Amino acid sequence: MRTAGRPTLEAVARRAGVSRATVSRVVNGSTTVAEEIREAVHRAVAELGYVPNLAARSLVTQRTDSIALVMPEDANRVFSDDQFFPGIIRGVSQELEAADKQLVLMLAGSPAGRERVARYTTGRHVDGVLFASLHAADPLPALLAQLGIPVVCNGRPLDGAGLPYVDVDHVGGVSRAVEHLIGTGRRRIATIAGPSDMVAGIERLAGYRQTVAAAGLSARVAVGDFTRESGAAAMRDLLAQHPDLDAVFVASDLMAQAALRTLREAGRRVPDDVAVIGFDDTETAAYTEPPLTTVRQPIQEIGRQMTRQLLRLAAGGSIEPALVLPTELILRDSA
Amino acid sequence: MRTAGRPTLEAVARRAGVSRATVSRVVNGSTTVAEEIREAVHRAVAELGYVPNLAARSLVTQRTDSIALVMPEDANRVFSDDQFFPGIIRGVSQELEAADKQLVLMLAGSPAGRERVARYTTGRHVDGVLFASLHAADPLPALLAQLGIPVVCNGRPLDGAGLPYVDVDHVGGVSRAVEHLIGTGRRRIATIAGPSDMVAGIERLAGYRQTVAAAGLSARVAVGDFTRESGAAAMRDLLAQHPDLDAVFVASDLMAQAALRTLREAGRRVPDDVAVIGFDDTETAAYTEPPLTTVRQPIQEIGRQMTRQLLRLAAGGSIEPALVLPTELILRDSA
DNA sequence: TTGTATGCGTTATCAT
DNA sequence: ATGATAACGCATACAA
Repeated sequence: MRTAGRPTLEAVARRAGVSRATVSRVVNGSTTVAEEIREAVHRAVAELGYVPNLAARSLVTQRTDSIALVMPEDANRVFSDDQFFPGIIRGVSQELEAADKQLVLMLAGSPAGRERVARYTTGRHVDGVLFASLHAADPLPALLAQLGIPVVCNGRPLDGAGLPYVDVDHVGGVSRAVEHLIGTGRRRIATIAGPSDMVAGIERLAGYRQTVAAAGLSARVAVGDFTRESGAAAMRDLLAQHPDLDAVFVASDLMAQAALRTLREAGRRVPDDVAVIGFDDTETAAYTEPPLTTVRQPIQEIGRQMTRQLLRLAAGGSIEPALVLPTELILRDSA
Repeated sequence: MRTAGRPTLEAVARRAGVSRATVSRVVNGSTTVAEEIREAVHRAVAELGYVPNLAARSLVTQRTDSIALVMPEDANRVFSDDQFFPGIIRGVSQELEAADKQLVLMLAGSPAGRERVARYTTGRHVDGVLFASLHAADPLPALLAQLGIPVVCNGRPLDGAGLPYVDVDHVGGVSRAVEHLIGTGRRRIATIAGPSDMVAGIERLAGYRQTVAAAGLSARVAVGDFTRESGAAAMRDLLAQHPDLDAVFVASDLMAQAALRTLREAGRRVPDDVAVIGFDDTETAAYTEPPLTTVRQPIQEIGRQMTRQLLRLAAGGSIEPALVLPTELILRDSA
């Protein structure tokens, strides 16, 4: 049996000729250690290549210094090629890195996956949980909050639970988009909405409805699920139901890209015959044919803000229950 | 000071009227426990809502039941909207879920980030490490391997270290693409290569070079970094340097999408004047104008296989040093 | 300022 | 088959 494992606090202490407690102090940056001794310890640490055992530390501190980011695996949106998923992760990572915490990624698509996430998070194996892109009314966030585990969601939780969340101004962005269409003379404005069990889908549709209503126009709605395929199908439906439409607001760039192609195949010119506006401003938007006018949302910033809020919560602080980030209309050639 | 923390093994033991050891056995599925007692324990566990403390377990078992996936944060490729990054993650997650292990995601873009990754992984806070999309000769993988920490890379490590890796058949895929161009009468075939410090960039360029050489054609090379922007710039260079080109193999779909646009802006028709073939077969490929002929690589499968290999390694097993997955030419309209 | 002693919640070894 | 008991590596209250 090799005792040749990695060096422990004990080993460093022996080497530096001090006690474990002192080494622990130095390692954790306590200021009440004599300069001389501190240096000796640092030297010993370097020589031995000592790295603290996180499990041991966690056992006594009751903290894990890691947080979980939960995403619904089956959301096509999450794994299609818009930047939503990577953007969120990147934002979260940046903030976490600054706080020297680890990111545990959990995909909760299948029932089994959801079960796993529930076990893991309720078991307090992380200091807090971030939920991205919730579907329907997921009971887990509220449950965790009840257990006293810090939770922050992306998008207002649909079950009305008073959980803290970070989201963008969907309605404002969509309004500006639709108003732009109206302002450029469009009157028969349709929409391809997102799924009705996701906040983003609901809010963007609401923004569309209230803006066309305010202008005295009638609504023409087809529903997709944020994927290109669904966008193409919805566009075909729309053309069949309302062949006279002269504009369409599409709730995601991916669906808009597909709609563009469907319109082209149907012989409609964009924007001459039909104006198209998307939502997201993913990189693709600038490369569609024609380049897509769209509503930009600061995805990465969502991740960052969610993380900041969570860390504040985990540190025992209090936060604002909701944080709404601005959206912006990006004008290109499609409308 | 509240002792109201979560229930421990001890609490369950008291409730079930047995010893801690027995509860531990039941929880870990030992078969040497009387049926009656086992049930009593299970009941107690359920009633108390007991969940094992992973830190404590990890402290004694010397395992963490989690593995790290390291990605170079600054690689534009990783965070642009091709599915590479999400695809790898998804594949890794699936396999990890099956093995009931956690995924710790680490972005190692900045020097500070790389430092963090090194500390964390060498500190054995994970049971193994997956490296995705390595840049240049990163010393970390080899270092970890030397420390006896299981490591699997995506793509053959450039420093020639004999580390196990999983990759796709770049050369084979590119050869088929270029041969297709030749077979359809193209003779002035250029390429937009990927970065020369990444395996994918190097291999795909090699595949191009050897195939055109074998056909007695001359090479025309421009270099990009897998991003759209770089693709557009490279395409402009190519048109300036070799205005007579009649085909271009582009090392990523993103760059190809930009090249398509650049060609269109330059008044070249695709595929009539210039044939274009990409690499990746991301979702976008089917929606470009015209739809992109491209080389498909099984991204998600890379993630799965890497994970399988790593778990095998972590379990003390041995694995093949290299696993090369097949690529496939997908014919659409651009070539 | 430094050292001693204790406990965090598990698993595993050894008796029984 | 079950129960004591000893680690695992660390942070911290308390003593010095």
